[in-house]
Amino acid sequence: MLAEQAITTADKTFIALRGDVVSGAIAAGEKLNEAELSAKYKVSRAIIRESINRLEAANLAERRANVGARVVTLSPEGLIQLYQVRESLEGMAARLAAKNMKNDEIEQLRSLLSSHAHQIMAKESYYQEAGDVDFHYRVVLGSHNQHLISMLTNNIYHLVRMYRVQLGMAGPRVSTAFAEHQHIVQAISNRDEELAEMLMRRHVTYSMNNIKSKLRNMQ
Amino acid sequence: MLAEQAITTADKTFIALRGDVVSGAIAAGEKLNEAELSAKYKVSRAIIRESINRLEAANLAERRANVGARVVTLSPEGLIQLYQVRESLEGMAARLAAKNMKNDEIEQLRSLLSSHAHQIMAKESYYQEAGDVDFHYRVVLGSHNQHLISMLTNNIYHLVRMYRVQLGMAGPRVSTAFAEHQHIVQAISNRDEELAEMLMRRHVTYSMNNIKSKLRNMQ
DNA sequence: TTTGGATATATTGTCGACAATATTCACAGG
DNA sequence: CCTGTGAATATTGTCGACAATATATCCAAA
Repeated sequence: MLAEQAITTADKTFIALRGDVVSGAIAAGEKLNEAELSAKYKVSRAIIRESINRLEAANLAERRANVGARVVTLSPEGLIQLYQVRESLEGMAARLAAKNMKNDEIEQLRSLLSSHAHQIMAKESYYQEAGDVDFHYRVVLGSHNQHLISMLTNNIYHLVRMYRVQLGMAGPRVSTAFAEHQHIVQAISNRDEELAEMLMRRHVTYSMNNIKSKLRNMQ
Repeated sequence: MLAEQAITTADKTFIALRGDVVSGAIAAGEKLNEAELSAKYKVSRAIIRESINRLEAANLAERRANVGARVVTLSPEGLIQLYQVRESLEGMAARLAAKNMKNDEIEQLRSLLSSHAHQIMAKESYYQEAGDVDFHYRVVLGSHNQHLISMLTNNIYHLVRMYRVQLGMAGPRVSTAFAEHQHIVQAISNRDEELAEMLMRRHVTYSMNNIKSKLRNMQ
């Protein structure tokens, strides 16, 4: 995972606030009172305002003029729409990765997968979600497309994580997902753009269907 | 086109600043000095800072901590990457439009196209780019996917427009693009998601190739 | 002349106060 | 008891000032 280096206190505050939102420490739908947060994080209101603006840009909060901001409310419909965008963008990322990744990048991706294989066999299951994140992140970087990278890492992924954390579903369907990862890497390695995109899109779709069925079982 | 209703002065300032950046009144690569802009737009630096932050979120400016922000620099490579994202997102939008648009929405889209046909026959060529924007915008709205709509209208389209305006290429390849629009609407009307996505992706790709060839001819 | 460092300047980052708007509460009239 | 109106309160929007950082300038030493 990328180590975001926070330079200014505004950066640090934003990252802290985003963490609290994603983890649910600040609940979905909750009001973001500027004075309150200012006291909580021990920074001025200006910093809090900037952080809230960035939350809004990341689709994690919604602000109404002269009224205030709230953490976004999670819904099954929102999850579906999010995964539709993710399918589209990550599909393109896989296509571009097949086109643009250097051979040594692909080699690193392979070794990442094999280390995951060992972890799975050793039943170190707590590493699974991190592994999944790592894999997708590596492919997205492999696209060498700055817009794609920025959209996925700064927006989509945090929102995806907020859904997963708050709906209480960690690291699902490990073994099948792992096989899908292998097929994707194979397509990238073969420079088969068409197949890489198709496999990634299906992989994302399967993942969404898995979450949807879990949602149904919870009710 | 959506009438963005600016409530606060920060909103108005952001929209004005964004307009100046997209139109080239503030040149690509130019430094965004906060004090200067504060005087120019007659608002406090806080407002300017917020506007610059929003420009950055819209990928129209880049900020470095303690150094300042600059308007993004346009490059052929950047244009290509932008259109790759656009292809991906608008393709998905067309697919979802085929799935989700109401019958009366489709009817409105049809009548929009026929009015364009009349304008083209009447050689009202200055309406062409606006027409193209209208069409794409309508399809994106038809996806009924808030994330897609937000990403395209708040980010991608302004950047696309900046490229077009600053590279001096207005409303290209009208007649062929119009035929492509018709085919897309037909696919949406037939509820053929697969075809709608494919046609839109090709349409965007053709459009990019057209721009690229113009770029080559200019040098 | 060039280079290195210290000082001066310019620019961004952060803060607290005031203004404008929205919300809440009390009270009067029906 | 309900409803509407106006005052009181809370919250967001905007501003100018000060602090921290980066950049430019100048001078001295090689």
